[in-house]
Amino acid sequence: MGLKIATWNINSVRLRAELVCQFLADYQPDVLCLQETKCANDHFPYSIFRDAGYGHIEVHGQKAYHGVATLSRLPLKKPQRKQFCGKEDARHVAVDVIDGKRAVRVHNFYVPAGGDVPDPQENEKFAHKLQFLDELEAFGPEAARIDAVLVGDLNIAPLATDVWSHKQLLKIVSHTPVETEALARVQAAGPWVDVVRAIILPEEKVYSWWSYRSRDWSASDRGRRLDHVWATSRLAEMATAVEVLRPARGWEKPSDHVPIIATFD
DNA sequence: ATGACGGATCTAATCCGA
Repeated sequence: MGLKIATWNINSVRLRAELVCQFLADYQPDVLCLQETKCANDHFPYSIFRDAGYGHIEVHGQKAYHGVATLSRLPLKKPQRKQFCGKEDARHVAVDVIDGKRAVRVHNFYVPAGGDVPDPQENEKFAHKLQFLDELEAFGPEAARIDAVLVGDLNIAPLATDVWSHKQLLKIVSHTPVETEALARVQAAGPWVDVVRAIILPEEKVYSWWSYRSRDWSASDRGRRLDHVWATSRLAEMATAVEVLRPARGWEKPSDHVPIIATFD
């Protein structure tokens, strides 16, 4: 059967471990890539996920900030934790997912948010984000030599239809031309196919994140598509379904991001 | 258009997210 891969910025894995289990039970992905786990490796709630049937786990965490983890009900091999920008800030973990006879490399990323001011001279965090994207561009061709999926919170909404107002967000970090152009270079370098947009027409608005700071996130609907599923072309051609789980933003004590699930048959 | 929020941390006020 198909391979189901999900990605979700969970905004604290310890706080929402039960919510993750509910998601796993209801949607049955084979692999779930989490970002912003916000906990050190020795505090990761391994046993909760093992008990839920996801016994193959690779984490790359640190205390309080960032952190990624990949959970799987299929065996995992060749874990890799790559450092970017010379920092040990836990923004990447990769694994081989062993699905019968085939192996699929899954890269799980949490790209820096970039702060408020979209100017690398004025804002160190924005400079870090751009440098991270440059290093990701350089890493892509190596990662994409084999069948691979690249998922995660890339913190950039590339298309006009990936934000609630293209015009009003052009100077807002996550949708500035310098970022969307850098992301396009990363994508071209792999090359990677944007699996979500291969299934959902680019004309259609799609968001995966809504700020906590609105009274009514659904009514105002000021979202952005910051979370992504990319794949190498051979795999992307096998993608049969994509679900961006908008209702998850309305779950009790939600993350500000929703899961995205892609199925490869 | 920042923000009326929310999470983590040396539990109180501060940093961070995007």
